Amino acid sequence: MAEKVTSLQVAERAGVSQSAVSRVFTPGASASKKTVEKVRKAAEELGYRPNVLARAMVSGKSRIIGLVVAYLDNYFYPEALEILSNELQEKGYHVLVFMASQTAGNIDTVVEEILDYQVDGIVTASVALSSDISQRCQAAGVPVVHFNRVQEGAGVSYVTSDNFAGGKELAEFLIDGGHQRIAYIAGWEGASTQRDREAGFRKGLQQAGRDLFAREVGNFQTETARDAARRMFDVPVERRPDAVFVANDHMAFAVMDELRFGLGLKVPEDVSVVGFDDAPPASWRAYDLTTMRQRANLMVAETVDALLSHIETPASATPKQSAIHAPLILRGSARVPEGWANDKGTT
Amino acid sequence: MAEKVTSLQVAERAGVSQSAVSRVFTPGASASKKTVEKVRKAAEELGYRPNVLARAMVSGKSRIIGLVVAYLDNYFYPEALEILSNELQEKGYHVLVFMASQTAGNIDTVVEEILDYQVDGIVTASVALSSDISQRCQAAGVPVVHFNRVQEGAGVSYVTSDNFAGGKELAEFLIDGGHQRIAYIAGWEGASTQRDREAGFRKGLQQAGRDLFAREVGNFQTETARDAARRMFDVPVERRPDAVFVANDHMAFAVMDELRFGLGLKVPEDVSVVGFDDAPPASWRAYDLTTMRQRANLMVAETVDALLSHIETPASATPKQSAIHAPLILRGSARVPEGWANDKGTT
DNA sequence: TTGAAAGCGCTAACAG
DNA sequence: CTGTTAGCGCTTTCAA
Repeated sequence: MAEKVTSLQVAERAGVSQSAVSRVFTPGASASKKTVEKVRKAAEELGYRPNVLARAMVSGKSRIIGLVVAYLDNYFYPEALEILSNELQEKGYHVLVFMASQTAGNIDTVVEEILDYQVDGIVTASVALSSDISQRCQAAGVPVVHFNRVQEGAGVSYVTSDNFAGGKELAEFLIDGGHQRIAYIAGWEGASTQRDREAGFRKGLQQAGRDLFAREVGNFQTETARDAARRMFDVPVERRPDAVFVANDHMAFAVMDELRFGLGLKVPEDVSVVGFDDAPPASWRAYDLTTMRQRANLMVAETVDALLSHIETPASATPKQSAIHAPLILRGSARVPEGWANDKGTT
Repeated sequence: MAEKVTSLQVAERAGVSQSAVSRVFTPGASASKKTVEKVRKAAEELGYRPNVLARAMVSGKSRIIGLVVAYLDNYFYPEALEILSNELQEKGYHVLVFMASQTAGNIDTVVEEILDYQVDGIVTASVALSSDISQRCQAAGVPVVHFNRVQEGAGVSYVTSDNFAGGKELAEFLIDGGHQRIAYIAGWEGASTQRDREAGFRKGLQQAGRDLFAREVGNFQTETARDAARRMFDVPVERRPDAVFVANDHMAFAVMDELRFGLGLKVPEDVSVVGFDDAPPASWRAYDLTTMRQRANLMVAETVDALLSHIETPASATPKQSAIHAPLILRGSARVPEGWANDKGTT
């Protein structure tokens, strides 16, 4: 069997030095046409391919991006992961996955492990880093960008939707729809997405002289959200909200199920439900959820941008903090007021 | 800023040789209590952690597992990925993701790229390898295990559900339920899962002296499945199936939506629908899909097992080919015949 | 443009 | 048990 073919073997076969071979396979290097030809031929015959790890050792660039993610059952994340991986692959990078589920302190451990791989950059999704560990990355010269989370601190890069504006628009939409008892089911209170969406939502209500009619916490989890819905809606009709903003789609699905099948309510006739993310199932007709679209492709593009500019031009790179506009996607889970239409032609 | 701390620096500070430091951080190595202590202390103070890449170079073990996956929108895969990553992480390995979506020949390219990283093993999901590339892995001494796909060829490892038995049980279940016009919506015909599920299903029908009433191809894709459903069900009532097995849950969701919202049919009153995978949304009440559960945790455990035994004992390791029993999960999308009950207490 | 030589940070014999 | 000595496969000066 073939086993590893080294550049030295290729060199011998091509009748050139080992460094010549290296040059041929190094993007910005110089070699005569003749050499290139000989080397390529020999390499082909031997089935030679450069060892990325060896290259990483000497060049200091591993072309590996570490991804820290806590869960994949919010289907916004698999979607983003797929796009991210594809995009990076195109630029010659690859994604090393680190699940940060389990324990709490666990996540610091995980980042240490990432660093051990000499990754060129880190993107975090659905998790927050301790400032301690953030500094460790900084010290190691490894850029970090937070995906879908605002992270405090100087020099931190992150990419999110404009959650505040999104929450606000949702409030206006619901008010315009003639809803009188508008409620909110919150996500995990430690998350910036939760915080900003709620703040925006409250702001929108307040501007119309309204207040939240009810509020429960769903923690971004299916079961907890279901319980929240029950507490909120299993009450006498006069205390029952006629509209609810659920902080993300993942919870909204569970809430809709509970409303319809647990409590026998009709959506949107009895209650309007709106979510946030536009996770793929939101467009499934069983849910047909009106929601704010987080544009995964745009968000990922910005993330990759920020990452690569830090990696490839560490000097001039400045921390990037973007909040991408999230368009409202009108579907059937909420009454649509006169004069509202989709921002763009969409499902 | 700290920058890289090397074992040499630790050695100097601890007053020992560099190799002593290495030993302290190498699992199966020997060092006196005193040395260990001194080294650990120095390392701690300096914030030293071994460079995995350098270790990989000399040891030949990168502790990286390459994962090739084509898509993540069948939600069985994110679930599996999460489990896989967690399980490997526990054993000191990590997952490097390679999306093999785009082009067709693309997948060979992708595997080449994987090999460049000197991965210790490869798991493929939702893709097939050309025998060419399979051999290249073999030659490179990199074990491959196919997840959720049977792959022909000697010495190939794979882990699947018992798709044939599952298909067969579904046929029996539907027949027992008194269904008269039983149809099938196929997945991508190149997939072993598709092939085996259909074969089993047909076998079950045949044993009862029955035949498929209708068949369409959904290709494992949402839109295609929806079209298939329309072709199959948008017909005069006497030509309309009263039960359909959709080759996987991902398609089944689209089919159910089309039946209910596109054609105004009732599930299961007008049509019973069953799927395969028990992807998480199958238990969402909007679908409440009767399906065969692919036990992701078991499948992953077997995969990891096979992989690690090949990596850690290349000599004694024999190709593992397992077909794990898939239990029938009874829910509300299909009439339940007398005498049928869930294999296990489940949702 | 090319080859020789010096490492990247680490593990693994090999003596002691 | 410990230090010394070779490299792993590659990129990168440095002279030629």
